[in-house]
Amino acid sequence: MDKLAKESKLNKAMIFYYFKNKQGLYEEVIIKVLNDIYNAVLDENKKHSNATDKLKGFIACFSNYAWKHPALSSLLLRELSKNSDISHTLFLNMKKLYQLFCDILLQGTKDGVFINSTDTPMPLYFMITGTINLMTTTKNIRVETNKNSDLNTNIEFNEKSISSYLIKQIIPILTTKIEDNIMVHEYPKKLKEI
Amino acid sequence: MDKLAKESKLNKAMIFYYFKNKQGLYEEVIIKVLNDIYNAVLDENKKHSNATDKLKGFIACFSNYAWKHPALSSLLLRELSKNSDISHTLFLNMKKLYQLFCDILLQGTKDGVFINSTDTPMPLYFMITGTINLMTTTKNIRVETNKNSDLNTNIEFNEKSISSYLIKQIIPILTTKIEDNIMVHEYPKKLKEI
Amino acid sequence: MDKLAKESKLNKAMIFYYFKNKQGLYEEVIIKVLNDIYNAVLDENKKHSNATDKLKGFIACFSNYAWKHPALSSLLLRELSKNSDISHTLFLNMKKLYQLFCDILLQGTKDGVFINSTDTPMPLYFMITGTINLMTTTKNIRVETNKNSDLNTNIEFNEKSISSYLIKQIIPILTTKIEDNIMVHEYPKKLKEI
Amino acid sequence: MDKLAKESKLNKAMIFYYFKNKQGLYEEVIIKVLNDIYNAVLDENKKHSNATDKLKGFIACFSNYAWKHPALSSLLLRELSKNSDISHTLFLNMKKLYQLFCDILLQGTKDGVFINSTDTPMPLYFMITGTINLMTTTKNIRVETNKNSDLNTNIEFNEKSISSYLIKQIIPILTTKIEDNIMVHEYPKKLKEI
DNA sequence: CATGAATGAGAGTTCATTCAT
DNA sequence: AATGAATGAACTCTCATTCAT
Repeated sequence: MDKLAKESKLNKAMIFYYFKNKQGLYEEVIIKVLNDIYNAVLDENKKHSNATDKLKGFIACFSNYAWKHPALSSLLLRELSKNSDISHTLFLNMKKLYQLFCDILLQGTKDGVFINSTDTPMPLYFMITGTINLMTTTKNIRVETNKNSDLNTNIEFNEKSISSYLIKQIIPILTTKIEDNIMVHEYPKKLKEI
Repeated sequence: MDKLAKESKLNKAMIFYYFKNKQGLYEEVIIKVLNDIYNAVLDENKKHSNATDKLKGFIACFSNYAWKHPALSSLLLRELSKNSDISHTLFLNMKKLYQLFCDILLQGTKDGVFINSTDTPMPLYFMITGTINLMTTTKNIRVETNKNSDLNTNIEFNEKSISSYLIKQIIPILTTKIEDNIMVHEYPKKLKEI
Repeated sequence: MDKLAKESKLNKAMIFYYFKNKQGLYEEVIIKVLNDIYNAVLDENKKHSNATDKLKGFIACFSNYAWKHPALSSLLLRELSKNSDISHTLFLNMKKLYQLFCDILLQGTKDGVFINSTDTPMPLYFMITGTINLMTTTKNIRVETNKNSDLNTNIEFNEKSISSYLIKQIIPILTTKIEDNIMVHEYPKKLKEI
Repeated sequence: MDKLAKESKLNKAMIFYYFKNKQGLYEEVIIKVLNDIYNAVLDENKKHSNATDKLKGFIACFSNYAWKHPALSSLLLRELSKNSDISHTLFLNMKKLYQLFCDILLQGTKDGVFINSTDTPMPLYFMITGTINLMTTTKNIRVETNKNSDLNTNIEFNEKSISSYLIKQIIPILTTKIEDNIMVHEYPKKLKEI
């Protein structure tokens, strides 16, 4: 709060006057930021009529926004990784975005374009947003790691490659008829007991 | 540290006697936990010879471990979401696990089973582990959210459903020949300027 | 810092609010105290025109100040006896006082009153200030020692006797023509090897 | 104590076993060190019969020892600058050395060689030992100060120059008949009230 | 004698928050 | 609305000392 006051050239007490406490300030920031991204995604959404384009827009838009505001990705991951009260508030504010995502899936199903996975929106949502957020926040670390080892950490990725990568992977999941003979792996009993 | 000392019924100074730093303690915990999961995954890996089974094993094993130790998921996400030094240490320790993942992909390519996406291991890795971690840490929040709204947050998911879901989505990505006519979405210029 | 806060009836955090560091507080105190003594000596200095009187004034003034603020003598000796950074800061602040001392010697040489030792100001400075500081800080110990033995620790000395003693010894050093046939003592070889 | 144990490759508890506590260890070190210097000075003393040579030997010997063991000078100054119990112990151990110094003065008076100042042994003792100790401990600082300013801090001084300087200044004080018309400086009333 | 483990008391410092004006 | 001063509770860490073996 001291830093914040100094940087904003406001008196520290004033911040408390406006936001009651640190948590309050934090939540307002989260709400503001989530609202921004929601509006960006919503704007994009309105430009399209069919579900596939809407989904592509969602991914591109989210990726774009995250890459421009890496602090957001960081914040989202951090908050989702706690079990405290604040993350609940966050989750409620995330609802709108998630709702929008669900609606796209629903439309796709209704239109007959999406034939798979529409009853599992949550993991799909996390596959998309999680990957974007993680690729974004680890940008520096991945570069660093790449220097010191011969591991491919895909340092060439930027907001465009991320979104195009995800679009390429996610759309088929929803649209392609896949045979169900892909056996789910059963891990051995021993492991289960651990 | 006070709490930790009280809970372990040790004198606070004792923790510093063993671990020198709070950071030191933290890092030792991370290394231990990452080693555990690495060994579990490695054991599973040895049981299979073909890449597809190895990958299935990887996913199942990771999911299983994460679900049993939700604190690990939380820790991984939190650390990856910072840019500080500690996350670098973590990343170095994560390398072994990521290396193993890359090796599976490599084998799959050599064997001709994986025909796609093996040059982008990083986002694929995050798609898998990110989804598992996020589904794990948000367990409680998802239940809570589900109570207060009619959103489907897939509260029925457990470690098995997570892994089977991912296996069903990821394997095709690697093995199915997809047409490249899926157009990547181009977001409008206006957005770019933000 | 706890004691200091209690004595000043301030909250401990308040001291850090004003001085940021323990070191910072310490240095401010040193600077303040050195400034005080410097100003006292400077005022006295301005009252005289010839070097001898200026030097007498210097000695009298320093002795007077030290005796009234024995903590200063203590602090000066303690700081000069370390090799750390803080003593460097102190030394830089002492410079002004030492400079003034050097200027007096210089003037004396120019005027032809001081005919000796003006090229060795440092040991002369320490002979004066060191003796004053040591006589001041050992006041109590000397009295105590005197009680328990028949050693003469000159317990009758006060600020006046110290300064008059020093004046009586130092001025001749600078002004009297001494024969150089006083042989410097050569300690035996054995000792050298230790 | 931790460092000490590590450096001496002894167990920390053993140091407490031998020396009871930190203070005890400290005092033993002081006593040992003071004994060493006392013996060195005493040995030198025995080699001479007349007071002047004895005094020269005292100065040369002390200076030599201090310059070789700068930690001693540091310790002596630090201890003399406190008012606590330990410095009293130190002072008692310093007594032997001071006693020896007083004896030299006494002999000089008896023999008719020292005609001044033998009734003020304490400030004379401090003039000698204080200057040696201060020149010794400030060696590094003086060099440093000399670099950054054009003040003459006599960085060329070593143990020999210190002792020869002191011998040249102190012997005349004791042996030369000086006229008492050197007026002691009277500082103005104003200052007294501060 | 010797050791590793343990401890209590305190040190310096930070930080969200509130008070007085 | 705005500010500088003030506070309490916590935090990380140190250090002389002792205990059990």
